[in-house]
Amino acid sequence: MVRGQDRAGGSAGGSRQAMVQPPRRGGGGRPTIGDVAALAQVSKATVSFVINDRPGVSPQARQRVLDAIDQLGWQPNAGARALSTKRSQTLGLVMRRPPELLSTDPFFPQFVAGIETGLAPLGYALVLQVVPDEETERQAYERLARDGRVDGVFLTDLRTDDPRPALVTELGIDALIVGPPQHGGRVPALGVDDGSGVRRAVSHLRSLGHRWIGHVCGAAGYVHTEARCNAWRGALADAGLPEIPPVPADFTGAAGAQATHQLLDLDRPPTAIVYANDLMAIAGITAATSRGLRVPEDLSVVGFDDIPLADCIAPPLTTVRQDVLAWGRAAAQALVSLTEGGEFQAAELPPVEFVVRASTAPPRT
Amino acid sequence: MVRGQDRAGGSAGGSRQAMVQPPRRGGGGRPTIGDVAALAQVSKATVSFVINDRPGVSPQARQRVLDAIDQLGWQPNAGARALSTKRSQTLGLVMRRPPELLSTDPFFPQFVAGIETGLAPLGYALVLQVVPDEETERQAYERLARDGRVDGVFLTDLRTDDPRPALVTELGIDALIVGPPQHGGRVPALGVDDGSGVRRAVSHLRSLGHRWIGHVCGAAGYVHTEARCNAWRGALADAGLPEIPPVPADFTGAAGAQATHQLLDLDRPPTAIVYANDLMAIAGITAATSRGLRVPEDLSVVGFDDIPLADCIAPPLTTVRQDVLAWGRAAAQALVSLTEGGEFQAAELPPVEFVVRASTAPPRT
DNA sequence: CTTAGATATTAAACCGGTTTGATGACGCTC
DNA sequence: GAGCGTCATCAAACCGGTTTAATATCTAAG
Repeated sequence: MVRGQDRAGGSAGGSRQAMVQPPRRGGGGRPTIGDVAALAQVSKATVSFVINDRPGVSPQARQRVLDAIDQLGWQPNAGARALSTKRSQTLGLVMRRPPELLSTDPFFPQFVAGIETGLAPLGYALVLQVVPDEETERQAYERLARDGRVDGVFLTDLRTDDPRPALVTELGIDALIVGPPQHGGRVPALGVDDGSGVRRAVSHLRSLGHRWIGHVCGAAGYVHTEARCNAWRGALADAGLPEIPPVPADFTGAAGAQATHQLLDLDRPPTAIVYANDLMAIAGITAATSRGLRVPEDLSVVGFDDIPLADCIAPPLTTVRQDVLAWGRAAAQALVSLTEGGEFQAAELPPVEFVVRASTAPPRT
Repeated sequence: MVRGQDRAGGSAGGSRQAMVQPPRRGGGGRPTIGDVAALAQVSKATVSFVINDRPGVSPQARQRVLDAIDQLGWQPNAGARALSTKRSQTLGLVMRRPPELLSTDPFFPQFVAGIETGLAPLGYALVLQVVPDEETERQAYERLARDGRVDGVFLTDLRTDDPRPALVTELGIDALIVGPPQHGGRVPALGVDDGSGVRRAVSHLRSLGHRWIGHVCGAAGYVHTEARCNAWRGALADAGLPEIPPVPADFTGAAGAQATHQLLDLDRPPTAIVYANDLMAIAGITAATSRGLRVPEDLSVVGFDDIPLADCIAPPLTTVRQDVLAWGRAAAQALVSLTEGGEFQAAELPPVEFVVRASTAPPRT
């Protein structure tokens, strides 16, 4: 080799146009930057400059490189690039959830789709892990952080006393909490206020004339469960309405039905119930109906999520809708800018929508 | 440096025990294999041998290496490893679906969870992409294949005349079709026969006495939609029952309701309807009820999927359940063994279950 | 005709692993 | 004590990119 490590073909004095055949590498391997460089009669560095939009490349050289890339169908190897730049252009999402509960959840798929729509234009990828318990969860984050597979992680379904904010801080990994900011937390957070939906629900019911409103909570230990429950309490208090003790449940239909019966068994049963999600609300409607009550005449019901089924049942469900897709997109953009620039500014999220359908009505007089 | 590129600390003649402090690298960077080697007083190669379980390392050296790894909390960098081995230990899943339809689907989250449970023990990761249309879908596969990010991909929601089997073959990337084998296809496939659930449904209805059974199809163009529709036709034919033209729909509640009305508007409406998914079935029940019919007395309804809501509504839905989690796990294992060994043998999947609830009953005489 | 300055270009080092071929130490046999 | 095989160990090359520092070329100014 006379000149340069990088030249793979063509004699040192040969003309540019001399090489016609793409110098495809021996085996079935994909082309490398070296192949592109050889075909374009430039060095690897020049190719690198071209694809990274760095100055100092003549228009002619640039064009030859682009042609070569095109001809070979080359694309930089993600691993090699990550090795050099120390950035994997990948974010991580760890879902901790008993697998059988996953299909219940309208949030997960939409949120993932939202993340994707935010990530794709930026050239980022998403690695996903689903883990069953807290121990595996910890290991998952540690592995992702230490083997350099991701530049940052999302923290979803935050629990009260969640160990993960401390964990990611300790691991020195960029992270974004998907949910309302934690007071005192050092980890940035992006999320709509769950409470506003619940307040809208209570205010809607009150304006219909309800004064005795119950609440069926989500699974204990989650920040958003508490947020919804507290918002309900606060809304009642603000409206000067009396409080029935909220009934604990866990987002499943069975728990929703049971909690409903519990409320309806009270000496003075509520005329309206606000559920922490649609699934429990629908199960609640079924439970109430089975006792001979009619919804909404005898009992008004409000859900949360606006799942696709919400308007396919009788009566169609009044509920709270969040733009989860937009949330995911914003979260993706926020986490990327966090890992890249270091700066985080909370994006504006579309507010929750309150969807009035037919499961709410004025109470019987 | 007297001996060896790899030694980072300790004089050449120093005793093994001389070094107490971990030779942590300057900045905040994570430890590398070189740091481990230095701490354990061995070469990088020896460390590599230890973590890859290769022979030729003395018990003493192995122990020192393990101690050093432990002390530094080291973990091999995924990108670097991928660069050397040309294997990323990562699989790809591309979902092409209009984002707003995603939350409808009980399959996706469960399947992903299943993949994870199969992948995690093998040390593999999953990268996920959600794309809106065919063009982006193609680009997604091309990118994943060419930048070496994944060792193989799953192909889900196969369409009739799907371009992807040809695409992955052309790209030379390992792939697994999630679904029944395609006749004539070169791409291996793993999936339960959608038809068997539908046949179970028809046979159940026939044994109840139904002889006039309708079908509401899923979204056109999908292999599994056709499979369910054809299975329904076949089951009717086998049972010697007359066929009502199947009604096209698209898996959404609105379409399910409309299709139901269409069937009930017939001169001779069916006494039972088999739906391609639960969402349409539930919308169908609501539609029938709104016409004054009672389910199951006047109309029997069978769904498909067994979503969590299926037994929270009135009447609880008779439906077909697949063990999607097990399917995902098996698919993960199959694709890994495909990319590693090259050999593929179809694993046994648990058969579909037919869940009889209260939405089916003998027809009115 | 120099010379300085700007611009295009590249060789080589580097990222953090894996893998190979060479070397040295050791125990064994004859 | 020479010869040989085994085993542990390591230096160096390599994977495919990025980045730096040096060099080559061209232009404009003095």
